[in-house]
This record gives sequence, C-alpha cells and structure tokens, in this order.
Amino acid sequence: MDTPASAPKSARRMVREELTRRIADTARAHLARSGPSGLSLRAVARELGMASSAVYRYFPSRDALLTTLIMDAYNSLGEECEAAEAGVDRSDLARRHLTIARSTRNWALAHPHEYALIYGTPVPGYQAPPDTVDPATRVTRLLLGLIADAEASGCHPPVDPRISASTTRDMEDLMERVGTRISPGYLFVSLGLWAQLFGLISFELFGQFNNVVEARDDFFDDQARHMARLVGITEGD
Amino acid sequence: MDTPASAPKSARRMVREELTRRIADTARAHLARSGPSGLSLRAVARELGMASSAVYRYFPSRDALLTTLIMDAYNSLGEECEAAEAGVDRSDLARRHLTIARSTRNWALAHPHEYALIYGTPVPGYQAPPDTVDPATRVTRLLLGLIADAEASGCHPPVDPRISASTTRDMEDLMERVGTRISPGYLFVSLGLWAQLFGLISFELFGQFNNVVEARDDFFDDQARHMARLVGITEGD
DNA sequence: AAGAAAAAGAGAGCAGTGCTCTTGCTTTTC
DNA sequence: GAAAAGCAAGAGCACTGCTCTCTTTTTCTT
Repeated sequence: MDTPASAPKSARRMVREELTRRIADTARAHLARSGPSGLSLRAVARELGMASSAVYRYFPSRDALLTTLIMDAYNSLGEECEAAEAGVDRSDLARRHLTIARSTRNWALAHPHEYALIYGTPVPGYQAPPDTVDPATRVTRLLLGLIADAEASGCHPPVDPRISASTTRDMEDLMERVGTRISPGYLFVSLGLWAQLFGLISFELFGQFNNVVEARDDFFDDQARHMARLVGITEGD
Repeated sequence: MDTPASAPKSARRMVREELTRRIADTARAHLARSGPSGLSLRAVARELGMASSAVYRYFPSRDALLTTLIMDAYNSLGEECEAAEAGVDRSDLARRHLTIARSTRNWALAHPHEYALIYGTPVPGYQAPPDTVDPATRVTRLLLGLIADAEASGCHPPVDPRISASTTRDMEDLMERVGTRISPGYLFVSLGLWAQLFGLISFELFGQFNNVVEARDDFFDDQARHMARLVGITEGD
C-alpha cells in the first residue's frame, strides 16, 4: 500500500495527531498563564473533557509534554526571526542584525513563559533529547550567517579579541550547516554578542532591570546597535 | 533588663532562631539536590524530625522559605565577590574586573541552583519583597564602583555608544550609594557588559554552551578580558 | 464478513505535595 | 499561681504525576 511517511494518515492516526496537537495547545495556554511548574496534566485533561489517564496515551509523561512545548517554542522563535530577517536587504548588515535582535526580544516579550522554558532555568529532571538540538540552533544559525556575511564583506571587530582558548571546536558543524567559515577571533566576539543579546532579554524578562532601566524599547535598540558596532557592523553600510 | 536589639535572645527566641536557621540550611541542601521546584517543605520537616505543620511556625509559606534562600544567595554571592575584589590593588582596574567576573562565575558553578534561583526564571507566584533589593545589588554596586573608578582615571569605551534613550533614571540612587557618578554613555556600555557577564554564565550553566564551547575556563577568562577592553579597561594598566 | 489484535478511554488507587485547623503541651509573662 | 503566648503534632482538604485494571472502539487479518 502506498503509505509514504508524509501522508499515511490511517484515519485513526489523523484523529490521534489532532488530539495530540490539542493537548499541546491547551498545555501551552496553561503554560502562558501559570508557568512551567504550574502546568498540570490533570488540568489540561479536565479542560479537554477527558480522563487524566487518557492523556498518557499521547504523552508518556509530563516531561514529554514539556519537550514538545520546548521544541515548539524553539521553532516558533526561529520561524519569527527567520521570517523577519528574510525580508531585509541582505547587504544591509546593520538592519539584519537589528531585525534579528528585535524579533528575538519581541517574541520573548510576547511569549515570556515559553522564553523562560528555553532560555531560563532548565526544568529539574528534564534532559533534552537530541531532537531538540536542531530547532534550538535556528536563531543561532541566523546570527552565524549574518556574522559570516559580515566578515566576508570586510567587517572586523574594532577591538581585537586576543583569544588564547580554542573556543570553537564543536562549532565546526554548525558553521558547516550555515555554509561558511568564520575566523576564530570573529567567532569569539560573536559569542560574546550572542550572550549579551540573551543576557539583555533575560534581565528584562526576569526582572533584573526593574527600577534600573525604564525606556526598555529605546534602551534595547541602542544596545543592539552598539552590539553590532562591536562586531564591526556599522549603520549606513 | 539590658536587651539591645542585637542580643535580647529570651532563650526561647534563641532556639527559635537556631531552628529557623536549621530549616533554611536543610532547605538549601535540598535545593542543591533537586532544584527549586523539588523543594518540599514536607521533606525538609521529615529530615528535621518534625511534623510538616510545625515548619509553618517558622516560615508562613513555601515562598517565604524561598525568599530567605534568595536573600541568602544574593548575600553569599555578594560577599564572595566583595571579599575577592577587596584583595586586589584598587588601581589595577583590569585585575579588579577579572576578579569580579571570575568570582561571580565560580560562585555560580559552585551553587548552580542558587544561581538559578536569583538569575534564572523567577519562581511563578513569587513576588520579591523590598528587602531583597539591597542584597540583590551587591555585585552590581561592585561593578558600578569599578566603572566609576575607571572613568575617573580616564578610561572611556573604545566604541562610542551613541545612545538616544534615557537609560539611567532609576539608577541615580544606586550610583549615589556607591558614591560616584558615571556619565550616561559610560554607564550604558557598562549595562551591556553587565548583561554579557551574566549572559555568559547563564548560557554555560543552563546548557546553551553544550557542544558549542568546550574550554570553558579559558573561554570565560578571554571573554572577561575582552569585555573589560570594551569599557576601556586594558591590561597592564 | 468474522474473529483476533491493537489502540483508546475511564476509573480507582498510590504516594506525594502545600496548607489549614484543631487539639494538646510547654514556656513565658503578668 | 493564673493567664497568655508560643510551639508541636495529627488529621484532613484539595491537588499533583503516574500506574493499573477494565471496558469499549477501531483496525488488521484470515
């Protein structure tokens, strides 16, 4: 029988996938209200009108449900960033960077609990399965692509990094996927930029900027622009 | 009776304080093993050989216990950083910065769950009482003092920030406590450095650097040194 | 088409949680 | 010495994740 992996859908498989999706959606809604620790499998089942034990036919454990939400979150963030960056003139490096930074922050502000799920404290017993590593690197790959283009077009950090450590060993394959190579020094600076971007967002989201920074939008834009200049990307390029 | 606020200790008060301390210590030990969500009041009571309800005489709720642990964590980190930085020649700005950065990271690596408690995802229903704001700013104040000294001794960021936002309104009193003023541009760059420092530590601790960065110690030192140069602090000062 | 097999739902139950309330007991205070 | 306050313990409530059994429904095979 012709059952290609993409569309077998034996009628029962379809309703199963549908219900699986509905459970995940309901769980995501609960997550947005009560946070990860407040996510109750029973409450999800209750809202869907099914017995709590029935949910276990679809997700073997609460952690499995969380894994799905984590993957979805990574993909949601990745898609939004990719879509936004795709609409920018690829030679306008400054704009591309600002777009990625803004998209990430906007997504985080719109989905704080999902952001916390992927960039906050890891859930206690949870161990990320290998499937998550690919979606997790989507925005990272976007940044890497930008950095590679920047270096290719002659950008270089205004402050020499002077690195002594081999920082990029396991990053080779990531660069290979992006299709470019980046010099160690430039990559080193980019990792700092990466950490700073998510440090800023986490600080804002997790309350560290409360009573410290007030004009958050403008502040972030300024910081983003400054960060770009730290990797040699200047405006009006 | 001579009962100054520091040592009244009506014999019952003493045993109460002692038991309060023991509960917090046991809770901290449990926290280090199972994380914040795994912290069970009942388990703590069990280990201490008392009824779970008895614990509520000392901490009105689980959140109250967490508040204590959070304050302790801030103070523990603050003390360690302050002690380390105090032993450095105050004119050696680069060394002071590296010391603060290293101390923060080392403390975080030694107390990952406590770090997560204060710089990770905020606990869901938890609202930080005003008492926590002072311990929370100890390491921030340390950095501010360094930055102020740096600017006073003629340091300036090698890359002009070009800020347009008013970022520092509510920070005035913090600077006042440190006893110095910092120019907006310099402070702006310092906030970026602050975010980058904790971004790096969070990434390392929360697993974002898994399979990306391997020689963590050297990498962090390099990043720290680079960060210092981004605020105009150069080695061999 | 009929029977076997697989999948799905529902309910009871276990061990655990935070938290409250009531009941006794001890210590402090008047 | 009596009253007041502080403390410990236990029972109990409503909730959790998860497992087990039992029944129903759908699918696959002969």
